Amino acid sequence: MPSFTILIVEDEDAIREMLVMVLDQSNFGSIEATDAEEAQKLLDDKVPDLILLDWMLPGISGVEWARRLKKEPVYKDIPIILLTARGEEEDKIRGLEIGADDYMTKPFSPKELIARIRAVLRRSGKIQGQSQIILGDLLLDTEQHRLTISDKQLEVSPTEFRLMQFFMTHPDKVYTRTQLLDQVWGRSVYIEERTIDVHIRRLRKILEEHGREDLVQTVRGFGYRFSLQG
Amino acid sequence: MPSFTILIVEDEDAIREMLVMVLDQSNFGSIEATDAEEAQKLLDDKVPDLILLDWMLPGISGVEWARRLKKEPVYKDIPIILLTARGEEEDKIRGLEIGADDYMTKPFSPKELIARIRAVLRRSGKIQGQSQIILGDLLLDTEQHRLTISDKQLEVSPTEFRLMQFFMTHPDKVYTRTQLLDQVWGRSVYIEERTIDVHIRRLRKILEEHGREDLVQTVRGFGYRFSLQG
DNA sequence: CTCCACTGTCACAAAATAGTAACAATGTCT
DNA sequence: AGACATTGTTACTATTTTGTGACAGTGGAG
Repeated sequence: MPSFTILIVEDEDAIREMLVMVLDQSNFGSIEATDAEEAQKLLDDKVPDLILLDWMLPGISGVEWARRLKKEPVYKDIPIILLTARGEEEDKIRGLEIGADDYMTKPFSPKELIARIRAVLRRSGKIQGQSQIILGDLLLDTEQHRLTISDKQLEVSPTEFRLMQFFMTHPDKVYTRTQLLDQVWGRSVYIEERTIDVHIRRLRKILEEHGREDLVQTVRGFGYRFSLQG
Repeated sequence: MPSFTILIVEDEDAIREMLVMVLDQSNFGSIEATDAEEAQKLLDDKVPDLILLDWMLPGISGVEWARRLKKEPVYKDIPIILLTARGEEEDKIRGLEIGADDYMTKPFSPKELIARIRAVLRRSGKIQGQSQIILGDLLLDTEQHRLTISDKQLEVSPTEFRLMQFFMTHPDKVYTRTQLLDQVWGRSVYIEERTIDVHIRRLRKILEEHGREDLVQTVRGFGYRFSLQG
């Protein structure tokens, strides 16, 4: 169900794994290559929606490969984000010159990375699809900011919407109240855990009014789970 | 439920955020500090289950702080994983000398990090392994917090779930009531041993309702055993 | 066979946890 | 400013979970 595929070209295992994980958590799919040759082969199979490209690569350098890509009509529209080590500032400029859409300096904050990926995808017009999360007959559209059950619209408050958004992107997994607060409200604010209960209750009420009883499930002693199957 | 709290002491924002995220995805809670002083304060509030400690810190160095901790009876048992930049090889040795339990070189693979954390936690106490434990047609999923027999869900209480979790990770072996109390309830609480019997009974009842009679076996004079073969 | 430690089962009370409604504070829109 | 929606908090209630004592059943040692 990850609707975007991102090609990671990075020779260092640790960083590549880290990237896969960060992407995965935001529901991006990924394919991996350790050098330009390998990456090139993967392109035959599937054209990714974005490329995360390490500047320093064994063999053909990242920038060199990017330059070639940008010349080929089939690939030239794939946005590229360059990954550079700290202190390679001048590379950024050259990188952007040859057509990279953004760059990130290692080590990077996961939030920032995701934000930049989203920004680049949006800029290149790819992101309309991603704004929709579909789960059974539930549809949550972040762009239109709408939540519908079989095309009937639900009236939810902002917080309920965010809660629903989190649930729908992380179904079938139990989250403690603390985790929900972190994820939906943000790490910085302090809010009573019991407040979650109240919001859950409000959400349930709305869902029930539309005939869905069992979507938000209580796991006593742990927290809550959102799942289509009871 | 053994949800763990990990104290991260790391001054670089990007790396700290990354750590928080990686931990979160594996259901570890985290508290954060940017230097030793701040970390020390956090200890007053809550003693974490493990500390991820950057070697290089502004003010008191990581190792220096670790050394002090290891001298204090209250804190000396908290396992510490040192984070070092590449090329600080000699630090590792010193770090392990002063009592760190493991070290990781930045940048690190999330899988490896989680694996090491698990390993250290396992070494220094108790922790359960993967999120899914499969035994015959039994499936226990800690992530979803679900227990199923051939896809039919069992309704178990938190304690029953933990008991089941322990049994399924330690099948075919007899455990005394004391051992079960230690493992499932925790070393600290004092509870009558006969209480186990009652919980066993409750568990058996639920299992029987789903047609499994012989899973939890009594070993007279010793304790209980969980096994698929009668 | 008889005794007795050991175990299974039940009922009850205490404790923990979650659901709910009401309220107050805050922000937003007209 | 006034009306309204939103949100967090609290107090109260309902429900579930848990520990314990009591008692009966069981099986093995002698």
